[in-house]
Amino acid sequence: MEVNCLTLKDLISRPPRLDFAIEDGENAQKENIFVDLSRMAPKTPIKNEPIDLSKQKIFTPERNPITPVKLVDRQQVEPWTPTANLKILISAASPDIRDREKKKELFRPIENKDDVFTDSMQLDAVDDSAVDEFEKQRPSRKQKSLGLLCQKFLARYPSYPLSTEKTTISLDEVAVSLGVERRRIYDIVNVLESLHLVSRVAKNQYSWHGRHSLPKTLRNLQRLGEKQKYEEQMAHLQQKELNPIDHKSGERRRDGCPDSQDPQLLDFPEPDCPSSSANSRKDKSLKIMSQKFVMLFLVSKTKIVTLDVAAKILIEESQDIPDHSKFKTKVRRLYDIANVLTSLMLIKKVHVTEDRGRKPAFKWIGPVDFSSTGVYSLEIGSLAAVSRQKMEDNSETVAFASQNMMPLPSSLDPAAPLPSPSVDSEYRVSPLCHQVLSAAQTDLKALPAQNGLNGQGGISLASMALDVEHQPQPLAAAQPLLYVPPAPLFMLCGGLQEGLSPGSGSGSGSVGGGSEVTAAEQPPMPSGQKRLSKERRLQEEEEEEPATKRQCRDHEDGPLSLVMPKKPSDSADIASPKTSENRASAPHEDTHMNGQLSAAKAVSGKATTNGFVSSEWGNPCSNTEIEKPSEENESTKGPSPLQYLYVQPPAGLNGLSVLLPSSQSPHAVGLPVGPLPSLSIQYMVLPSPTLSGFPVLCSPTMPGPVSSAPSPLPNVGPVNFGLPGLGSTAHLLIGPAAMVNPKSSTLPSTDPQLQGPCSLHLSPVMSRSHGSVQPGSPAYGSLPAATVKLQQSPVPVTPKSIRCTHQETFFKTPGSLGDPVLRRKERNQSRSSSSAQRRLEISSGGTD
DNA sequence: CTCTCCCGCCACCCG
DNA sequence: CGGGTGGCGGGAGAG
Repeated sequence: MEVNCLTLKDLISRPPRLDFAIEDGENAQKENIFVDLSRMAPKTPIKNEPIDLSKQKIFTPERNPITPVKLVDRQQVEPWTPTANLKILISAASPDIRDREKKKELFRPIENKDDVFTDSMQLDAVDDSAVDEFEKQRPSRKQKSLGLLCQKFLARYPSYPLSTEKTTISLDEVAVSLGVERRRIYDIVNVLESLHLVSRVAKNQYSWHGRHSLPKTLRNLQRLGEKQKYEEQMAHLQQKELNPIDHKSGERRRDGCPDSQDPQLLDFPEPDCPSSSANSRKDKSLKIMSQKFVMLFLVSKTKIVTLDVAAKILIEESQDIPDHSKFKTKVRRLYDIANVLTSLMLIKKVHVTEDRGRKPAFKWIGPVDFSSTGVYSLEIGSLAAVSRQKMEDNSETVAFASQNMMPLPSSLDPAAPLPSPSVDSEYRVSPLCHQVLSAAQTDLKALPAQNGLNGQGGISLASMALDVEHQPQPLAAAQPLLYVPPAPLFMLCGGLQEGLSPGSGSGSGSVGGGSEVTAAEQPPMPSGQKRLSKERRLQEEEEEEPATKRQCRDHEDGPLSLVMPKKPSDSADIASPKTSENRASAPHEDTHMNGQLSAAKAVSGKATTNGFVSSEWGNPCSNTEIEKPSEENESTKGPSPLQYLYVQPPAGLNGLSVLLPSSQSPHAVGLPVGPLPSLSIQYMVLPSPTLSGFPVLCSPTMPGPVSSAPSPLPNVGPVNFGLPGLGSTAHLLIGPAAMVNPKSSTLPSTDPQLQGPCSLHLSPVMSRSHGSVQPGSPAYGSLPAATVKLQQSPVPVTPKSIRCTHQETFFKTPGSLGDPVLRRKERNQSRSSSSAQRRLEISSGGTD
């Protein structure tokens, strides 16, 4: 006892530690670090103990007077290997992760910090209460969240391990290194196993397969989901909700499938997983639930699944008698699963707004198309969005979320004018919308997408971008989906249109998009938007905060952005794929922050000057890449005429908007539009904010098909893109004027793509991060310029080469982005090489 | 208050 | 039987 007392005193007296605790910020790192060391040393490795410091605390002091820390908390301290620690740190370092943790804090340059930071927090608990408080606060629940934990877990392994090398995962080891109980790891592993990302090898051992087979797995799940008629079930349930009247019908699940099926799921042939066999036990739940949950998304037209519907379906399947009591439990489990899926960037949180209120839901942002092919198509049409305008009441908004998350808004800058905050965030769907959507969807279905996912192109993009799937997922291209434009779009629209609808918005905005738009224009966003943003947690949990991060991510991803070659017509398909690849690649490259940063900076300089948005990206890109110098940014040059279509941003890109050159567009170019929405288009990705400045036009473009007519939206711009129209969907065009392209214009003809991309650049992140740019940078606001130009010439460029694998990871580092695209192309190669890419850092860690 | 979801008890099973 | 797994739900953090 005494000892303890003494200890405490000592502690108190000792400045150092206290300080730590106290300080957070920057120092924190050091401190943290410091702390850790100390802890570690003294302590023995704890095993897992994660958190209970309490006990230890006491002791600790005794032992170490000096360092009271307890480590315990640290997550685990895990002494075992220094490496482990590094890994952890690395993980933490990953942008994503960080973001979460800090979210708001800007980036911290150092990644480690975060971890440290966290740790420290925990640690402190140790000592003093004061400290404790301190710590406690921060770490908080979020730090312990399954999503974050999952990200850390994922950061340890490459998304796409080289050839099949298999990495074995020791649950104990992971638990230790992540500082959590093994129980938590089970939760993660079970979900991953359901998607075949890992398989159980032996007792405590799992083998890591990575995402290589994910498309296949998803395809299988989709198929199963179709068999089971989940779609119908969902529809019924939704209807019920809407119209209680019908209820009953809904319930019955599909006929065909027996419950048993579930098990099957697991079985899919999975390449990798051998182990499957093992499922011993029951494969109950979590795995199966996870698969079913994923299936719901895959079969859903909207790609949005509300938890209550999912829970109901699961309950029905598993039990004959729907037991209400189970509902709550199911929902809990779904959250667990959703956290993991979110970490995988397969889904993101959104809210569906119904008449009655919001409902928690998740939107699929993963690859839409699993087809091997890979072409991605953008679905521009999809944009259809709904009119968001007033969603208010009914809100039409629909909002499906865009798939991707966009990053946020503001990410770039906080200041950013537009906050785009809302952007990503959530989307709400109104019931009405649903209906509408449904209808639309239906139509859409017709579209070719194999997989069905119709998802929004954006999504696909996103996915691509992100990484995830390396595989090219082809988006469903043609399919137009409806989707709501991401906020950014709206923004654009808004800006352009401004007048248009924005107003509406509100909330509605359908959420996302709408709001954004609005936001852009109007500062005020609807609360909803805010929420939205918040909500999304996933990406990193926090969506917002991390905006920066996100951006980063985006960027990275962003790179992907886009540029697609457009091909004039339809080639889209073909082309598209490429494009997509390109994008993907881009991201990869960048990955690295450093580079990016520098680039960014450079860029920023340039860009910034203008303030355009472009700066962010654009510059970077330019710099980096390709670009040619010539250009100028802003002014784009020639291209002025260019028009761009706005596409919702891919998931990875937060905050970035994707523009397709309209040039291609029929009008402009006269391209033929292809009949579908094809996509092959080049596109640029811009920070959303940037867009806002531009005028928006709607055109049918791409989708060609329609020639001119397009859709709907025109004017409305932001607001609605009619669903209906969707198919063809209108596209928004951005007025050339506005746009600028920085370099792009310059770009040599080479690839348009490149150019495009270049222009796009996304680098923003970096810049921002640096501060150079900063958020808010004027640029955006400024004008229009930003845009890139992509020029598009008609040429389609194909990126052929591009392939990218992008893998990426989500976790990418922040920076990257910008250039990515361009570079990417060129550099892709390199990138590829570095598979690690994504996580660079991580890789290190991860690799292991 | 509601939404999330962490935490860990304790049952199930395998070896 | 012991220990790995993992269902399950209380209860609390966050908003």
